[in-house]
Amino acid sequence: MENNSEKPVFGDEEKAIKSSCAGEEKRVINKGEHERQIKEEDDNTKAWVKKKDISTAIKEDLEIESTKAKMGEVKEENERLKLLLCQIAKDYQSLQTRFLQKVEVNKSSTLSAASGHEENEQHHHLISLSLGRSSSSDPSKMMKEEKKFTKHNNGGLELGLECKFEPDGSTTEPEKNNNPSSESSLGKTEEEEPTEVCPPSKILKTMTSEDEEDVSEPMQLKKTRVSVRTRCDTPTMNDGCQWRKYGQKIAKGNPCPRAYYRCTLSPTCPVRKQVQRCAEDMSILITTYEGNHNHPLPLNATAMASTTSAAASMLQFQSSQPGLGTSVSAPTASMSSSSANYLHALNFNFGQNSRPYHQYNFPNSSISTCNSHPTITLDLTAAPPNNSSYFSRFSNAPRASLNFSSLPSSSLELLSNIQASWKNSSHLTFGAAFPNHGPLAYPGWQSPYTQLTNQSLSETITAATKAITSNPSFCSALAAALTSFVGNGDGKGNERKWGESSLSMKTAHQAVESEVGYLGRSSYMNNHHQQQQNQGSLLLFPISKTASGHPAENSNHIK
DNA sequence: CGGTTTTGACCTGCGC
DNA sequence: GCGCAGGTCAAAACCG
Repeated sequence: MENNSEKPVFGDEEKAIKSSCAGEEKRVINKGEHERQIKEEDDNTKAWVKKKDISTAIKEDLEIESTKAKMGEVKEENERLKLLLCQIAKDYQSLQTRFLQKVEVNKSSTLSAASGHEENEQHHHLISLSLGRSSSSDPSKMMKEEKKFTKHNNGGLELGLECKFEPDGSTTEPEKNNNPSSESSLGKTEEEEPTEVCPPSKILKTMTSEDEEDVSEPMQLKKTRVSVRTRCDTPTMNDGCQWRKYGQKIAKGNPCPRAYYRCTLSPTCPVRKQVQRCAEDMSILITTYEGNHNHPLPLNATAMASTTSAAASMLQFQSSQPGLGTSVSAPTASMSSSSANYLHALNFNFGQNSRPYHQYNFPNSSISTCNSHPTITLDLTAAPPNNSSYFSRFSNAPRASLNFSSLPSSSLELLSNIQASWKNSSHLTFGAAFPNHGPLAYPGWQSPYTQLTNQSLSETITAATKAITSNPSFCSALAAALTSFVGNGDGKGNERKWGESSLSMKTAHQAVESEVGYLGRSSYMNNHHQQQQNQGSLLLFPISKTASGHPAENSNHIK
């Protein structure tokens, strides 16, 4: 089989070559034919190339044609858009003209109301037009509005919210809002807080100040209330604020008198609270807050303020929803995710990485908007539903739903991870205390953080600590919340409870401080001071990383 | 003495 | 319009 050359596997050309090898004479005879064949092949190749050129040219022509067609379509669309834009510009100019005329006409008498409405109307149009090419007769104004829009469109929903909560169309605050953090929420946008001491309290503006309680403001926003149910033996719950009692009434259906308090931290503070014992269970104290503080708050007052503000925001959202506005009474944990997201954006503006809000906010709460006093009730007395609530592990009453709603999503996720780690760590227990009421959700009281031998847990906590401590507002909120809750007692006796509280706080503090050292000692010591002033009994041990400051030792000491 | 609490009077909104 | 209930006022009392 080596003589493959004899096999007829070759083409004509090869055959010719083979035959040319047959002999001289044959070779001479076939030479001309061979040349002819080569020439033919050459011609064939040329023809093929020519054919190819033609087909390519045809293809290109087709492409050009289709491109031309597309361009034609685009041109047509462009023309349509131009026409649309012209129409919009015309509309805008006519509206502006009408507005200016109206303003001039109403200048003397009904200036404020009319201009408010018209300005508001104009704002809407300006914002709409800012989406397109500037066709305004006042380009600078357009640019200004466009800036407003872009600034506040980061959160997605803020534009709409802005419209919602500016019924009088008065000064839109967005340009004050240069803080890109979570404080750049709607509440912050609208609130005119003099300082930055209490970011959480800026979450919502409902009745921020007397001035802002304009008659044009919807009644619902004025009357928004947040009711907090807690187990408390003291006449009032220590929420960190200073209150002055200005009245007391026997309310119908409850033998216990209702006390009326107003905030005395600022003479103009519009915040009121009502305190009443539950008729069914005298150990339950119902504290109802109304309004938002218009002044800086003590650190230990921020927790309740932020909680009530966020709850009020939720309530306002519920009330603003078609179909939910008249009567809603349901556990907020079952809020629709859209509601949750809305609220989320409304309050905290976390960005797109957010988790569903309802997973960790306001367990055991209910909403009632059936009267002129829409009220959201945060029940801190009963166990939360056995769901993904953040502190669902804390099985012992009282139940305090610390509101971490001002956390960035990263922190929330990390906290969630911590909780998961806790669940997997059998030797961890929780023991911060409400005085007289046993353990409250807080890590590490019986097991100091030094026992966190589990590597992943340690890493998680490290990461969480960093995330937490990188957020000053969370630090203060957490510290305040803990201080507030822990300091909630009668200030007499029950030394052990106080010690537990202090210990727990210290442990937590150490856990944080040891990692980053941000949650400064001063915060707690300030709280300590304030708590002592308020109650005269809260004991906070000096924070120390030495052995003498070891939580376990303190634990023994107290016991 | 200044701030807070008490308490009866007064105001206001709502339903009938 | 009337009565009721919730809410506020303000003078007196109280307290540190």
